[in-house]
Amino acid sequence: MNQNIKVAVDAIVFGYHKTEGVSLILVKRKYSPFKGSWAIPGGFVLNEEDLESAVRRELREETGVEINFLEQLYTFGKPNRDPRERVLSISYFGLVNSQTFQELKAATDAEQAQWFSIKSLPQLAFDHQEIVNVAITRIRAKIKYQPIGFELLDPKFSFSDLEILYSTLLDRKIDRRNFKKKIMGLGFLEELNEKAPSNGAGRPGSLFQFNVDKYRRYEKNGFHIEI
Amino acid sequence: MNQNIKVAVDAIVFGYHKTEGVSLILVKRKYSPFKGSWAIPGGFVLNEEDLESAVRRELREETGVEINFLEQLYTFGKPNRDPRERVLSISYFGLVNSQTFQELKAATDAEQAQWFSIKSLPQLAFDHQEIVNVAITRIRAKIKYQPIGFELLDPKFSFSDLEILYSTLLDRKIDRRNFKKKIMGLGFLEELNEKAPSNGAGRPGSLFQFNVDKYRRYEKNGFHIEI
DNA sequence: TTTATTTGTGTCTTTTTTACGCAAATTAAG
DNA sequence: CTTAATTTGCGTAAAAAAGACACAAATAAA
Repeated sequence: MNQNIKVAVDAIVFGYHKTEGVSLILVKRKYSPFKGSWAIPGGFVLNEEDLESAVRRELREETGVEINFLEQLYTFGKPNRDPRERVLSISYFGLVNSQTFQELKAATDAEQAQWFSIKSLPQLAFDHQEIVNVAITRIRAKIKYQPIGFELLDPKFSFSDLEILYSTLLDRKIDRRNFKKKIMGLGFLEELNEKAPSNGAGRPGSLFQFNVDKYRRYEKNGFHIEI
Repeated sequence: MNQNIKVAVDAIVFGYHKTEGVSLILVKRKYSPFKGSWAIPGGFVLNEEDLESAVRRELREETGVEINFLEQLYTFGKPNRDPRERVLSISYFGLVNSQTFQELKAATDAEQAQWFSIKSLPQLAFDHQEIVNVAITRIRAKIKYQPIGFELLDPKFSFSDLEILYSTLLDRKIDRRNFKKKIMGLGFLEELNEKAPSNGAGRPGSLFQFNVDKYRRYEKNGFHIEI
């Protein structure tokens, strides 16, 4: 057999910040084709390397990011998606928490890797816009039935943070009172005896964190939040 | 670069029959390794071939099946999943309707390709048991939020057929009256002026079919049946 | 001190889900 | 031919979940 197909992995990594909304990380291509264009980070899989390890390695190399949540998204395999030769892309979907997001925002060389709000993405190389679209569809769907929201926030967060995240991702208003009733009813969120640091006017709110055990149970069994 | 990874596609194709439950198609391996073992159908992707085309071609060649519903399932890529060399498997998830299922059951050479009830599968080659597990998880989850049930049934079916399918897949009793209320409430099912052929005692029931337009709309937007 | 802003409850209404009983149409059995 | 068993078909009441909505409390800014 004379098969000649190369195998690459790509990652769409989402980060979140209250005021900036949902962002994803892109890298500037150093070589042709699409030299100078923005692209999602990724690269070729090594011969003895696990796919997920390959993703983590590429992310480390190209962006310096370490991911807490990573899952396979979709495999893109159209014969001509790369103009040079046939390259298969096994794309992954990752999330980093707000803290990591901010640190990296400062640390990464802005010439090479940069966060972009999903509301204002640049032109992307290859078929990466299509991959990004699939990823955005996935994150919007997923937030309704898996507690991934917590992967995007800091370990401790105010209830408003969570509310704004949902409202941003779902792109509509949420009734704060009903939302809180529903989330608290799920039982994996704990109120702490700490107040969130003030940001401007308003009554200071409590900080929350999730109960890891109960959270994992939900993560496994799945649930359904119809906000 | 000296990457040496082969790319294959595999398909888990489900069929259904009222009395036999959910089955999937397996093929007997003709060559080493795992010669004589049962495996899910599939094979290497041709250089200029689209992934989905490759799946359809392999299914045609190995089993004679033409699929109506086909979607990507997951990509399996552990370096040693094939003992000879590294082979990536992009696995697909397919459904055939009851009619096709029965025809093929009769037609296919039982020496080469055969339907097996998911309740009594033989030992499988490679990591195919793992792939099958993922597929079964998928079909069980999917039936709750996509009208794939109809892909598995004949174009015209009795309401009991649908009920038994759900009850089989979800592996629990369903209240017939509430189930009917919910499904009919979705609005994509039409009652015909025909009676289902009698099978034993009992009042004869109407035949149903789905309204393709409304069905497609649901398929796109998604829904949620919490049976 | 007053105003604007944000957090934090509670209750009533509407909708959805669940539980459940009985009549109608047929086949099988006697 | 009559009776019993089986399956379909429909409706209603209770319980649970979702949705709408108003106002008090704690802070910063004016």
